[in-house]
Amino acid sequence: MGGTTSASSWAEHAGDRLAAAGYRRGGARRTVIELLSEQECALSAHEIEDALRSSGRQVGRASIYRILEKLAELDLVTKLDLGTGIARYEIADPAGRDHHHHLLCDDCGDLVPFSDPELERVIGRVSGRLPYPVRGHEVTLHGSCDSCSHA
Amino acid sequence: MGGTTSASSWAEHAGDRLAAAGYRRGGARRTVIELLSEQECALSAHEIEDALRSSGRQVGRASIYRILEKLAELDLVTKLDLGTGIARYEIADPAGRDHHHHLLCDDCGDLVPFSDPELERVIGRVSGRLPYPVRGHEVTLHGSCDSCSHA
DNA sequence: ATCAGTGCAAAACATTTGCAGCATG
DNA sequence: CATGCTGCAAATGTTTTGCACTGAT
Repeated sequence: MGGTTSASSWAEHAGDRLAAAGYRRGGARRTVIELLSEQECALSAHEIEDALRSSGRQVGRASIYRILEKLAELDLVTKLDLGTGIARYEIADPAGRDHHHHLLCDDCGDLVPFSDPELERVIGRVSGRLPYPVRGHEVTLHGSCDSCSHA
Repeated sequence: MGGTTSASSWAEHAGDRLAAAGYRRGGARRTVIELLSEQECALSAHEIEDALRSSGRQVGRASIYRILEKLAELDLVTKLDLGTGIARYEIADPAGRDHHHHLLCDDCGDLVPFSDPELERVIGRVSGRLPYPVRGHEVTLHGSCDSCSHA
């Protein structure tokens, strides 16, 4: 699956998109975008804050939320609420290359990404039958990971 | 789709299940179960509180949360967090008769239920390929309802 | 130099928990 | 009549907002 190449191009794309929409891209905003572009799967606001602090690029909590909100508004990131009460965010790939869904361990919160072309096809077909246009979708599978089910 | 019949049988089933698990079914608990059994789609804790107050059967907020938690624990209701930061709850049909998913209007929170047998089939197939057993799933489609998109 | 962006602290929000009294089985 | 259930109020944890200051363009 697309690694560093598509990730860093996402960071560029995000910066360009912000500039095109009349926003600035410096400071904390660039920092958060860079962190997100390095991730393979969704992160919570708190995890983002901790990761940035660890890497020496501390950003205020409120700024993180504001930045994520703006990125979600521009469809550059996807906000996920998988039933844990904590929102997670991950980069949205406009070309759909890295489009995927999640298997969540209900006990420990562990997240496993997966993708399936037929699933996408069926969702597309179903979407066409609904009363108003569908802009996006999420599929969340629930289970207990090996560590938790062996406990 | 199963209307009053399966709904009222769910209320009975829920009561029996509680009793079998050693819990009592009177008072607030019965009230919440009755309200849930009358719904066609998911309700938030706040909506449940308001609905009960309107119908003259007021139940404390904490009790509502505790009851919903217990019902979810017994797999009698499903807890949904569709990305709004507010959890919603709906009855879980053990036979799968009323199994459905949701189209959510991201602007006003309007919820439209839908179901599709092929979607279920594909999800079942995908589930078999994942690293640990899948106990359940949710599909959420996002869009803007007619009222919101015309605004 | 200007105005958006940022950080801090306090507010708002849904949800959870502690405890005293009440009602179910 | 004993134990679990309920309601209230306070606590918790996440997310949002107000305001003064900083920094990108």
